[in-house]
Amino acid sequence: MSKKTIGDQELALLQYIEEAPKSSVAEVCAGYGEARGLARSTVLTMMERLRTKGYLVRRRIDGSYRYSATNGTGEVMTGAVARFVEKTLQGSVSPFVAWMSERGKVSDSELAELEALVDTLQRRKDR
Amino acid sequence: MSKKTIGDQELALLQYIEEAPKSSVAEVCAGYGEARGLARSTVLTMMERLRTKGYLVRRRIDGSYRYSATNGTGEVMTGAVARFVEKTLQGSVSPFVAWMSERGKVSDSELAELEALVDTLQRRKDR
DNA sequence: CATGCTTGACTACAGGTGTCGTCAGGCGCA
DNA sequence: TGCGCCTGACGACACCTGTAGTCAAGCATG
Repeated sequence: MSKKTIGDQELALLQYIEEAPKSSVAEVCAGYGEARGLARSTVLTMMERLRTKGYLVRRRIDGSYRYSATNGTGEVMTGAVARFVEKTLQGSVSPFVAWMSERGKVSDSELAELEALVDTLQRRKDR
Repeated sequence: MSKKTIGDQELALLQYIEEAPKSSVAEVCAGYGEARGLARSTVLTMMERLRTKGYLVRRRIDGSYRYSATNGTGEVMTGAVARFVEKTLQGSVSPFVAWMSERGKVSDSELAELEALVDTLQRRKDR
């Protein structure tokens, strides 16, 4: 399946759309592009690229298109994380941990996720 | 201070040099470049770029240069992580967690780091 | 001294990404 | 019906990165 690469901004946009499916270009522009000072064409171009890369699908509804992320989005995310850690961090998780710890804010849910993670890993190791 | 960007490969190389300071180009080529099939010129170019970006320093010793990472390297790492999470992951740590949990191997030390992290965060939150 | 390997500096180049400007087609409203 | 505005499709560009070839200076050796 599509083994194309994906850039940071593209990934961010993809994530945005995943969280707000069935968005029109105008909505994405307003909600995503405007917040970072991007021109409409920029957003449009990126969405189009994501679409040709197979990460987005669109359907014509009521005259204009509505975009949604394909279900493979989750894998794309973790894939990106994997690449980042393996390639950039040489497979070491330490920098990540360092950052987390150094960064002040952590939401409860994030903390919970982390706890669950540690739990899972511990269990897996014991076995 | 140098706010220049840095690519993945460059970051990886920087990390490599940080772990093996005072390396000559020849050594880095042998130890890093050769392992990934990079030409000598490639490694050299990257090291030079890293140097102009201020991430590496070199000293002429015994005729040839010896390179070392500047002390800011750690910050560069966590900085990269920060950018990645904030910009690419929209600040959500979930994909990271998902990846770690899904990835089989976790070394004991990594697990320990994570435990410590959770611990720290919990404590910080309680306060 | 002539030759040859080692080391560095320069130059080059292609592909990916981020960013836009512009153009053409539709649709609704005076 | 004519005029504007909204929507998409293209084409364009600059910059960064990854990757490499080549050239000149230095030093050691026959």
